[in-house]
Amino acid sequence: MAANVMGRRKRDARPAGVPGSDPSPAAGKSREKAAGSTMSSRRARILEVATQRFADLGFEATTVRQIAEDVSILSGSLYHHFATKEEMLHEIVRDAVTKMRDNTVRVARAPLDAEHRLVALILLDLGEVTRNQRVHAILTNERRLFRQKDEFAYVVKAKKETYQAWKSVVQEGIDTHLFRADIDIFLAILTIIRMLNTAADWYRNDDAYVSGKAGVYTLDEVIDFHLQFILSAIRTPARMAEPVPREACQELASFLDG
Amino acid sequence: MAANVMGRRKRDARPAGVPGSDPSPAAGKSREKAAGSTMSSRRARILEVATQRFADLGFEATTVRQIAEDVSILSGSLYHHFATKEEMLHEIVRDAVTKMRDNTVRVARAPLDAEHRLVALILLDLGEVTRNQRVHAILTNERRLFRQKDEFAYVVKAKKETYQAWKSVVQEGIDTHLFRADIDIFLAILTIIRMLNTAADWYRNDDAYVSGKAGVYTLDEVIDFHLQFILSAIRTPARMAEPVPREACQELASFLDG
DNA sequence: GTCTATAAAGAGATAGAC
DNA sequence: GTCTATCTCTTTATAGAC
Repeated sequence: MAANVMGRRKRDARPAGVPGSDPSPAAGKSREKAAGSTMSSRRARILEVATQRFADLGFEATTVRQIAEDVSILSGSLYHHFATKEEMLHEIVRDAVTKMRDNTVRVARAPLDAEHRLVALILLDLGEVTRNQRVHAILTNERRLFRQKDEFAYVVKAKKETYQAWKSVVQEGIDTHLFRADIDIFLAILTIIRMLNTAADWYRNDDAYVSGKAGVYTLDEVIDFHLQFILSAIRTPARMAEPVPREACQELASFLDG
Repeated sequence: MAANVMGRRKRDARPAGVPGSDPSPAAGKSREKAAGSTMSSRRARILEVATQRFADLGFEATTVRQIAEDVSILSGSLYHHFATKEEMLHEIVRDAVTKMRDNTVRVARAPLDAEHRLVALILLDLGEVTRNQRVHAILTNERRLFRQKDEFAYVVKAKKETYQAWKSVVQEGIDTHLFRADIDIFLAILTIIRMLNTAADWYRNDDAYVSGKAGVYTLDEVIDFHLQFILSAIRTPARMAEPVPREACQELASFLDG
């Protein structure tokens, strides 16, 4: 029912640009993710429940009153911690999307052949979307909002840069004859990234569709599946039987959390 | 028609109507899909713009006023045609999801080997999500809503039955040694279906991420890409070089619109 | 079948007491 | 830092004139 809920009084509303500063509270220290530790724990707790609500119900469908109830305060009190509901969303997604971009670019530039870097990218991506599942579900599900609101342009930009890094790796793999030359690189990139980015959310929510069993997989299993699936699809036929160089890439992908 | 673009359908001057029929508007007679048969063209027009809005902005973010404006009436007048906003959503998705289920089950039971049926399913799915792009974007993007509201249980049910049909085909492919036995069938099904169902929406919206070029593909190209991608991933190594039996399956997949 | 007008509820956000 | 109380606006939906 809450629809165009935002944009009430545009008078203040904090255009927020790319909000990079901690406004309200005694600025304990830098901010962190939803589960942050060095943030005023009240603020952190609010972002935690907001993340859960946004992931489960969607940003629009979540009301500030729900969030407030979850942390046992009244809705008005939330505004001591955040200027707007949208600011909460910024706090939730900003670090995740930029960190992902930074790590992706770093891995994409590593001095290894393209297949090793691609494997490292897959490890990196799946590790992150699994570890930070709800935030990436939000990034996926609210992508139209990010595209429409100028204040979230940095999200679109970071995603685009991430995609470009992937593309450079796949392109080099084709150029060096590791990957098949007859695949459409544009479709391949889009398909692979979409596959990975939506993985965590869909596995969590859609298992009931396919089978009664709760889709419980270890991260290792999910990684192995995707590595094989993707490499099978893009490797040149001659290289199809080669082992998946997972261990060699594990380290490269794991200096996250930078 | 057929074999045309996935990308760039921006804002049609024309409503981009429902495919298939070129209605010769006899006086007060039926037209379009959805809802039985005798739909007033007014009603059809409303559903058309509602579909576009729901696909572009999301169901929650779309207001009845926007829909009313698009058809140049006032919001109150909409309620002469529909009892609630939700009823519009029902009208939009019901036929699409059940028709997809019916066609999928029918193809899955065809008297062919598993690979031919899988190819036919891919043709069927991509054809439908391309032809009926916005509706399937809604089915994907609003899936949490469908899961949460009991009135939409039939959507979840139809999707589940669709997925089960896919699963039976993949399972039989494994049993008959056409597909590799070492893939996780649950992950494979989820990944393949997700890949196809989200294809149209993502290609339409995300092309700007990856490249400047407008991602204009013919349906044929998109189909070929996915056929090769998926078959490469699940075929047994021994069968990897075999041609993709596309033509043989084309007919099976095309008695849609049942 | 559409309009005018508005009800009823709910949304995000604010002000000031404590 | 939270509560009380409320403002303002928007939303879905309704009633009745034409």
